[in-house]
Amino acid sequence: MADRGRPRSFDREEALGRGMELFWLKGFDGASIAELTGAMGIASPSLYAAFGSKEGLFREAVARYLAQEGADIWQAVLTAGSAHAVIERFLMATATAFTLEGRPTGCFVVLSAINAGAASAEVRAELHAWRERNVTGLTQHLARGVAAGEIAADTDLEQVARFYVTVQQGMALQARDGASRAMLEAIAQSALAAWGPLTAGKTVPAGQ
Amino acid sequence: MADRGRPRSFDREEALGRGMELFWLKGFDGASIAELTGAMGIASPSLYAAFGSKEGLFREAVARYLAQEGADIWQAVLTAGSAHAVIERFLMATATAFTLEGRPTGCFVVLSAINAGAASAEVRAELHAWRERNVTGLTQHLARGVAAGEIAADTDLEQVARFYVTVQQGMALQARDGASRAMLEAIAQSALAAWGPLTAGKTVPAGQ
DNA sequence: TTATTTATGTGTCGACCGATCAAGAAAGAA
DNA sequence: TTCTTTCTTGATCGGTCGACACATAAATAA
Repeated sequence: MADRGRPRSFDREEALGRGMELFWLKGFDGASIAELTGAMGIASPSLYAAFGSKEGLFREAVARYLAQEGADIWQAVLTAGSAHAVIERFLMATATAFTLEGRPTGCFVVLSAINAGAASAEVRAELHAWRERNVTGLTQHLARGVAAGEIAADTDLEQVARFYVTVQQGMALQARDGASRAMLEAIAQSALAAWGPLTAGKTVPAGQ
Repeated sequence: MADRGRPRSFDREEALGRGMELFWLKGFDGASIAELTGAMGIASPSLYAAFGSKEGLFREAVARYLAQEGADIWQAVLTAGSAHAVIERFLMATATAFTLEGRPTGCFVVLSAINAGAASAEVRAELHAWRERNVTGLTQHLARGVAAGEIAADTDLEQVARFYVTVQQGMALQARDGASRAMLEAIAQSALAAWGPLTAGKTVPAGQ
């Protein structure tokens, strides 16, 4: 990495942050180069010199999002003292992260490249993998709850994890539709009401 | 409506169906006029003569979707014999509708115009209203469950309804991510596990 | 037939898309 | 200073976007 030549006149990290927020708000296709350069305060050749392409910028935006908002959620999960608390913190931290002031609502990973054809197949596969990682991540935490006798041994952990990730994804859409943090927390509490039946064992969770 | 002049050479309803499926699959922005006319088997002037504009076609596609797939779900709900069955049929019919063979997965109303800037503000507001109507619709059905003594009187019905609609919207994303009907049904069953605690009254649903 | 009306196929409009080129500016290396 | 390297600015590339003009074809009305 040469340190010769004219130095960059803008803060790369800050520009990336602005770009991430625009992708977050409008999605990959919805954010045009003209809008991105406007939000980032640079001209397009500078964007291409620094990030290679629109897709390159988007990839870095994904990484940035995961390192920031994503880390907040999993950090909250890590300090949970029980399997139930893992799910509770996962959903509560989600409610907070999806309604931060001054940031787009909902989840970048869920909302920014939904429709086929948006972004490249590679990028969409990458985002898909990150969504699935939420399921595997929660499943691993739940496994410790089984070892601790907190969850019945015959519980389908991945199924439970997938249910709560599905609720989280629904919360992303609710947030994008204007739901407040309090509304998301109420949804989270409703989902947590299923915890007992879901983890109590053989007597199949039946509701009524 | 004049019946003079050269008659239309294509089936308007069938063309609308093809257009609806493309919007469903790729979203409003993602489906270009070129792709639409290709899928519909007509040239662009015919599209504009028959539907006015891309947005006009999209509006009719929304109506068509609601009248078809949407009606299937609410038809299933109408024949439910209890409030619990209302939610169960709502989610089970959703699992079926979101994974029909030969059709796009997930929900047109949820997936086709997510990001800001896609479609016009009017169309997005209209879709938003349809999503909210799911909440009010379920709430009304739940009210009968209270009258029947099936649901505790102090239950926040709209909250319960919103929770299950959130699950449904999460299922739309799971379906778009490749979830099978069986997987969606399992998610639905997990959500139904919350029914007892959610409707049992004062003793707040707490999970653990 | 002739006139009128409507739909179709071909071609194309201005606007915007993502991406670059070329020329000048600002740094270190010699 | 001069050379080399890198970034910035302004202009612009070919392609695609949604939408439409125009001429022609196919129907009814007179």
